[in-house]
Amino acid sequence: MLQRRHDDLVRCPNAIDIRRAIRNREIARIHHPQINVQRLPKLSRTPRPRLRTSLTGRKRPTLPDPMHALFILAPILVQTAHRGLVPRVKHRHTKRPQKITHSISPAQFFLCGPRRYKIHRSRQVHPRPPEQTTHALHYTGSARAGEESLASQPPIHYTIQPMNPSAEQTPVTPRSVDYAQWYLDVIKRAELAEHSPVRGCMVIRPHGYAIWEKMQRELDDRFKATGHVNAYFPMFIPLSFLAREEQHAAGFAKECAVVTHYRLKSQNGEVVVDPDSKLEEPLVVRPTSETIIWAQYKNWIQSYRDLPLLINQWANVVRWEMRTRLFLRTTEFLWQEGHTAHATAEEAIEEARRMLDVYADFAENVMAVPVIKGCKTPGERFAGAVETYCIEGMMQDGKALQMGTSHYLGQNFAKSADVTFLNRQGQREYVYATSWGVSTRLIGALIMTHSDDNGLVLPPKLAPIHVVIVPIFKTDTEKSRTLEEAGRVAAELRAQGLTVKLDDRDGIMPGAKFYEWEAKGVPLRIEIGPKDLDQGSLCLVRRFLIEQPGESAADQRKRRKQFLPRAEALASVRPLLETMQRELLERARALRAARSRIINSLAEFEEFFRGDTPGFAWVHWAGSPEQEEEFGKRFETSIRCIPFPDQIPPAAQGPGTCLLTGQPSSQRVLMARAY
RNA sequence: CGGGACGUAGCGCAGCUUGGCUAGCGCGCUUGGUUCGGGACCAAGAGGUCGCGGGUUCAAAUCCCGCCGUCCCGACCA
Repeated sequence: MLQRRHDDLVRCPNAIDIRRAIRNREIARIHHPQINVQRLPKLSRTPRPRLRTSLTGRKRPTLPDPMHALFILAPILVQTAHRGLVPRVKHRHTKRPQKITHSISPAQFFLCGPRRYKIHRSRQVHPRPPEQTTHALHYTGSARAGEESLASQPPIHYTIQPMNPSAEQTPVTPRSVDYAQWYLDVIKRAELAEHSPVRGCMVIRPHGYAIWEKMQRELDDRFKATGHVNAYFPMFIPLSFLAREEQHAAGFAKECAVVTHYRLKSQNGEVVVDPDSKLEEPLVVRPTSETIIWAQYKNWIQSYRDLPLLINQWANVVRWEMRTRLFLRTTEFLWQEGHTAHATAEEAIEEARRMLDVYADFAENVMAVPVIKGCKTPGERFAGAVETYCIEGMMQDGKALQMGTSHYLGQNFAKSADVTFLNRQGQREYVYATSWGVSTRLIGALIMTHSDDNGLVLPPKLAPIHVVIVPIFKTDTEKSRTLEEAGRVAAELRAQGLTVKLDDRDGIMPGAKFYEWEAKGVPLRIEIGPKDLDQGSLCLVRRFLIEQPGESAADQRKRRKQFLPRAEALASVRPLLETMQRELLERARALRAARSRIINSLAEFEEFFRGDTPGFAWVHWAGSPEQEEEFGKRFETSIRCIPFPDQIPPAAQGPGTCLLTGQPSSQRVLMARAY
């Protein structure tokens, strides 16, 4: 038996799967309660003679390193385990396989169950300082006591890494460990986007873009339904245009990309900017399009009969941000910007409010993200706006995210672009304006509101794929039968207007497919295997459930899965999707409620935001803008909005006194940390 | 722009302190076989200007200098 083991090991000279290598000795079953501990000493003795001969015999130089490692470590493993030092160890979830930041004993890595590790001999002779061992654990062979043959040997260090990290290749860091990293991991695993070679810019991958397309469709339909039409304006804005509206220009001055030349040339084999091609007037890459659009509106508007002018454009814009995060804040992003012109202030304000309602409706009914509508404080107002309205959502970590804004611009842009009209009374008057926009940031909101430690969770209304079908089979005949049935099921679901993906890829285990589609947020999975063919059933698995307290991950997995008679299963897909859409909103509402507090004192405020579960604070505020800024810096919070009265929870209604100054305040505002 | 870290195969990383074997490992990829109801295994392969430039040396991924780039933490902002 030992010989066989030896041969096994030699055949894979570069890495050893310890569990496999010693599986037959039952060491791997140590963590099972029924293991007979009495057998362990015997087992632990077995490798020793081998070790000695290996080290002293002439075969030693050719002995594969990992094998060497195994035979040195095996006794330690067994002994440690035998002494009961580490009876049962669960693998702690780490970000990357190599980055095991906590100390792990040989017995730990050996016993950690489904994951395997390789031992890799390091050329390194000296131990590293502890802080440098974060990516790998080095273990000294000489640590083994009482082995004379090793005493004269120089210490040998081993790098211990998880083996077969296919399971961990792109793991999702749990939210509880590092929320920011979790967010990035979800994006990566779901293949939504990635960093591009250009700093601060992202590549939106097909799956991420498909979500954006769904959002576009929903929003565009709503814009059309409220009388808007689409148009397109150029990406380049002459510098002088931007400068026309003073506040606006000042607001964006620090984050503009500027085009100054229009030609390149070859110079000494290098491509360089041709200095002779300098533009007379630099062009600003639009950070937003008010100025260039209003320059055009001047030609389009003469009379009240031309109003209202209701135009939207889908475009990209560039804002040169210092720090960026995928989807939430990137240098270039995709968005939609509506720009409307009206004859009266009332009408324009009504338009701005109407579009905010459209956004809120979209957020809640399509994205399943509850939002609070309100006004921005003057300090947070859009540069050049008279009033900025916004919708604010709460992410799972309790931080607020501005998900859309709508501005009443008054006559500011009409004045700067000199856009006037003759009203019914024949008087010349400046036009009243609005603008409003939402961006790919919404995808960030979607991720941070619903997703979990398994990856993306999508509301069915925005899922590019509603149902994924995974066929399961052993033999060729089973394969053709299941695929045939899967094709039929797919066709029937498509006939219901659903988007269905049949994952018939070869050579990938069904389990791997399950994980992949879960990470991508597909709401429903149908498994079709031989059992189903025989019984006329289908296995329906939903992406998420409302968590029940005390429920384990395994229990939840079980509860997500149901075998149903074929017809019943097919009929239940649509209702199930609708249920899930509803439950996502409910769950998000419940989280927001749990993380919202009515706060009346400074001490309470401080305690709320110092604690583990900060969120939305409903407070009375009557401070000055300077106090607002200082207060915000002190607690890293900001006034997210001055909510519309109907947005304030009943218990928080009514006047009170400012928690900082004690001045009277007519209503509460929403304070939170924000993205 | 200030502080910190990093740059080695498509991805994740070892190797560098103390220069020298043919630059390795895992994943992924290719081919063949066995598998398949929660991340399969075996075998054989393909894949690298070690960020760029210069210097020291018989010899540089490793030491020195310069540059470029990326990420993180601040100031700024949606």
